[in-house]
Amino acid sequence: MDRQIKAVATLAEVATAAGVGASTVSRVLRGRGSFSDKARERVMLAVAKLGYVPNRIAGTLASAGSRLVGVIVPSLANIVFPEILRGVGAALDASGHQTFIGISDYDLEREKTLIAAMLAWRPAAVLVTGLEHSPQARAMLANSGGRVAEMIDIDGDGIDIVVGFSHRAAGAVSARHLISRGYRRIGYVGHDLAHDTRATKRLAGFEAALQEAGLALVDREVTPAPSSIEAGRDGLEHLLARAPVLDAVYFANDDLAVGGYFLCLAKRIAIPDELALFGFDGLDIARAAPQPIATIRTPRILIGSTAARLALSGEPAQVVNVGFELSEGTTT
Amino acid sequence: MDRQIKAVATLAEVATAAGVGASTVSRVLRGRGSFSDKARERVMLAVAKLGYVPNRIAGTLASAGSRLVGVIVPSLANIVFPEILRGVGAALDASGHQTFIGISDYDLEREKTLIAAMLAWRPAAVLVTGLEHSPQARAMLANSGGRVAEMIDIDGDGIDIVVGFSHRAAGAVSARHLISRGYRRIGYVGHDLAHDTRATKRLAGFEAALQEAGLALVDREVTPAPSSIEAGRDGLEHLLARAPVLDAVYFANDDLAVGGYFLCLAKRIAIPDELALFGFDGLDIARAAPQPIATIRTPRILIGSTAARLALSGEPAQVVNVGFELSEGTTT
DNA sequence: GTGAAAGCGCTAACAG
DNA sequence: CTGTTAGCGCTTTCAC
Repeated sequence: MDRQIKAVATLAEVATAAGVGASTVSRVLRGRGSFSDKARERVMLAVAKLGYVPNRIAGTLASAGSRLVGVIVPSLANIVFPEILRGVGAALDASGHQTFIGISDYDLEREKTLIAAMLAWRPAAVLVTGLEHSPQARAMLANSGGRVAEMIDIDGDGIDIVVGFSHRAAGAVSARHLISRGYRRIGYVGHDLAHDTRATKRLAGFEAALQEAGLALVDREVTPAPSSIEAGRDGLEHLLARAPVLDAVYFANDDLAVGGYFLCLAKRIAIPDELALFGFDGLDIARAAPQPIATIRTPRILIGSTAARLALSGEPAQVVNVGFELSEGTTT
Repeated sequence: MDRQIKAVATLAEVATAAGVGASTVSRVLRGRGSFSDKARERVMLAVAKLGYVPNRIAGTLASAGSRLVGVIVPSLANIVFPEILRGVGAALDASGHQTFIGISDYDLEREKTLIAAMLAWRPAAVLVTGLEHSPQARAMLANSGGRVAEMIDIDGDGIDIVVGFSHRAAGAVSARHLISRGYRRIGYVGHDLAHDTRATKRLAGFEAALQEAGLALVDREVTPAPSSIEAGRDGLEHLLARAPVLDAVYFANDDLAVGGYFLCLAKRIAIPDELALFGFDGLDIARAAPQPIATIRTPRILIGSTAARLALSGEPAQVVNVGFELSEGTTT
C-alpha cells in the first residue's frame, strides 16, 4: 500500500510506449478527430499494458469544460432526497458526468459554504434544493458561469432553472380534501419549521384554505427536532393531550404521519372514525401500512432527472411545474 | 444566464489587481509561506472585489495532491447507506475534502465502471461497500496509488482498510436468539440474494447456527425484487400460504421485517404468540413501531466516519471490527 | 518577504 | 492522418 508513489502512468508515457504522439493518444482515447486503425491498436495496447487511466483533472483544466455536477440537498435522513439524487444520477451517468453531493443540514450558512467549495471545482452545473438561499449564495450561483437548477419548490424566484411544484398548493389541496370529508376540528404536527421552509409553505397553504372555508387550525404541535417517525408519534401524543377534541391531523410529512399512525395503533384510536390522518410526500411506508395513509405524492425522481437534464442541455432558464398527486389512502 | 463566458477571475487577475505577484496571492490564500500583513490586506481586498474563487482543478493539478474522496454505495433507497455517507461526511468536511458518490445498484460491473470514473479524478481515497468486487475493480483500486477503504463487511479479504462487522456472526446471533426463545419452526423472507452478498452471508450464518442446534429452515421466500416494505409484506404472505406452521420468521433486513409486521397487523396475527419476527439493521421505524421489532443494530455512522478517517490519516492497512448489537424488541 | 520561471497532465489549434 | 506548439490556472522551487 505505498501511496503517493505515482505508480500511475501519464498520457505521455502511453504515447512513448505506443510510438505515437501525445495528441494521437488523446484523439484515440476520446474517439475524436481522426486516426488510423493501426494507431488506435497500438495506443489501446499501450493503455492496457500500462493500466493507464486518463487524468480528468488535467483534461478538465486543458479543455475548460468540466463534466462535474454539484448537488446540494438538505439531508439524506429522509428518503425524499436520496430519490432526487437517483433521478439526477439517472440523467447524468449516461452523459459521463460526475456527481458530487453536499449535505446542508437545512442550514443556509452551511449551504453557502458548500456552494463556495463546489464552485472551486468549476462544475458544469450546480443543483440545489429549494429557492431560499443566503444572498451571497445566490450571488455566487448567479455569477458562477455555470448552470444552476433549483429543485422541489416553485413558490418564489429562481436563479436559472427551477423544477418542482407548489408547496402552498399542496397544502391547500390537503386542507380542502379534509374539509370535503367533513372534518372541522383540525390540528397540525410538524418539525423545525425555521429550517424547513417548504413545510412552512405547505402549512401556509393549508391554513389559507382553511380560512377560505371559515375554519382555522384548532391547535398545533411543532417540535424543534428534525422530522422522524418518533417525533410524529410524540408530537401527536402531545397534541391530543392538549386538544383531545380533534377530528383530523395534518402532518408536515409522511415520516411524522407514520409516527402518528403508530400512536393510534398503540392507543387503539380508530382511524379515521375517531381521528383522520393526512401526510405529505407519498413514501412507500405510508402506502404499505395496513391502512394506507392519505398523503400528497410527489415525483421526486422526475424532479432530479429533469433538473439535471435541463441544466446540461443548454435549455433557457425556465420554471417546470411537475405537479403532485393526492393519494387518498384510508385514513380520512 | 450566459454560461461559458468565463466571467470568473483567475489568480493572475487578483495578483494584478492587488499589485503583487501570483505566488504571493497563492501564499496568502492558503496561509502558507510568509508574506507581509500589507500584502495580505491588498490580496484580500482584490479577492473580495473580484469575487475570486480559487480553481481547485488547477490547484490539484499543480500540487499533485487531491482532496477528493470517492464513495461507492450500492443504493440510496435503504436509509442504511445515506447514514454511512453521513458518517463519511462528518469525518471529511472538517478537513476540507470533497466527497464524490456513486451508486452501484448492487451491480459489480457498474461498480467497476464507477471506480474507473472516480480514479480518473485521482482521489486521495476511495471508499467502497463490501469486500466483493470484480477482479479488475480490485486491481484498479489496489494500483490506484490512493487509499482504499471497504466498509460494512469484514468477512473476507480486504485491499487496504476494512471497517465493518461480521454478517455471518450477525446471522448466527439472530438464530441463537430465536432458538433460545424456544422457536423451532423458522422461515426466512429475503430479497435478491444474488446481488446483496451481505444478506447472503447473514443467512449462511443463520443457517449454520440452526444446524448446530439440530434445526433447519422450514421454508424460505426470496423475491428477486429489491428490498422494500411491500416486498416484506408480500413475501411473508406467500411464505405463510405455503408453510402455515411457522412459529418465527427471519427477515433479510428491517424493511422487509416492517412489511411482515404490517401483514401481521392486517391479518391479526398475534406477535410473538402466533409468530415471532426478527429483522436486521436497527432502523428507526423498527424501533418506533407499536411493537419494536427484534433486530440487529449496526453502527453505520461510525463505519462511515471511521473508514474516512483511517483512509486519510496515513494509518496502515487494517481491519476494524465495529461490532453490532442485538435489539430484542417485543416481537420474539 | 516576494517575484520569476518551470512545470502538473492534458487538450486544442496548428502545420505538415 | 499525425506531431509540434501553446497554453489551461495554479503551486512550487529558487534566487533576489
